[in-house]
Amino acid sequence: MVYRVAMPGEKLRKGPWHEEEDRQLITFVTLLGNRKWDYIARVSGIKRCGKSCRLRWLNYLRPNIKHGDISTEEEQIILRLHEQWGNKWARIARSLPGRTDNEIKNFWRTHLRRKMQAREQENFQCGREDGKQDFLFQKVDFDVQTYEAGEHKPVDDTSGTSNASLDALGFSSSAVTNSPYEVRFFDWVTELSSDQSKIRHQGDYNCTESCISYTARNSDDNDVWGWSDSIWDMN
DNA sequence: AAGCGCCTCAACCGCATGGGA
DNA sequence: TTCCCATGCGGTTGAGGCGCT
Repeated sequence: MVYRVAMPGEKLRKGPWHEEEDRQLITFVTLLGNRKWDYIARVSGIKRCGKSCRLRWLNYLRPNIKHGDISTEEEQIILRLHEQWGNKWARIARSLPGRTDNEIKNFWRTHLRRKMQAREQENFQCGREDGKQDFLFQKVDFDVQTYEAGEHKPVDDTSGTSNASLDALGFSSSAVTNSPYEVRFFDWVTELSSDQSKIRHQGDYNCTESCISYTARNSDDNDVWGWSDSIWDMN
C-alpha cells in the first residue's frame, strides 16, 4: 500500500469518514502513536485536519471503545456524576471505560435531559406537598423489565452481619475489602443495608472507580436509587 | 408513495489550556 | 515573559433515519 503525503494548501475533506480513511488513520496512529495529529494528518495523506483525525480516533477507532447501548448502570452513573460535576463530559467519560465524552454528551441531550427536567418538575411538586425533599432517595424513572430480566440481582434479605449483607446484595464480600476505598464502601453498604425502613425487597449495587450507586425497591414497592459520595469524598 | 417533522449521533467549530521555544 | 502551536473540551450543527399523516 502506498500513501501519498498531503500537499500544503490542499483542500481538506469534511463530513463522514470513509472506510479507507479509517484504515489509513489506524495504520498511521499505530505507527506514530496517538499524538502529533497534524503530523499524522499530513504524512498519512488523509485529507483531513489533525483535529478531525484526533476526534475520529478518540470517538470511533481507538481500541476498547464500546459502541453498544448505554446500560442502566451507566445511565445512573452519568446522572449522578452530572449532578456532581455538571457538563464536564470528558471527566464523566473517564469514569465510564470505553465511553467517549461525545457519546455521553449526546446521550445526556437525547435521553436524560428531559428525564431530569421531568424529575425536577416532579420533585418540585413533591417538595411543595411534603415540605422537604430527600436528596439521597429521589424517585427515578426505572426500567422494571430490565430490572426483572436478571441483570439486577434480587435480594430478599438485606439484614445480618457485614459480610452477610454484602453477600445478600450480590457482592463477594472478599472482593470489596482490599483497599481503603473498598473498606469505606464495605462500611457504607453495611450501614445502608441495615436501614430496613428504606431498603426491604430488592437491591442492586454498582461500584465504579469513582462512585457507588444503588437501585432498589422500598417497602411501598416504589423503585428508589441512591449514591454514596464519590469514593474520594469518602476519605 | 410523498412530504413533513422529530430524533439521534458523528463531526465540526471555537475557545481554553498547556508546553516548548 | 511572551508568543506560538498542539491538544483538549464543550457547544452546536447537519445528514440520515424513522414515524406519522
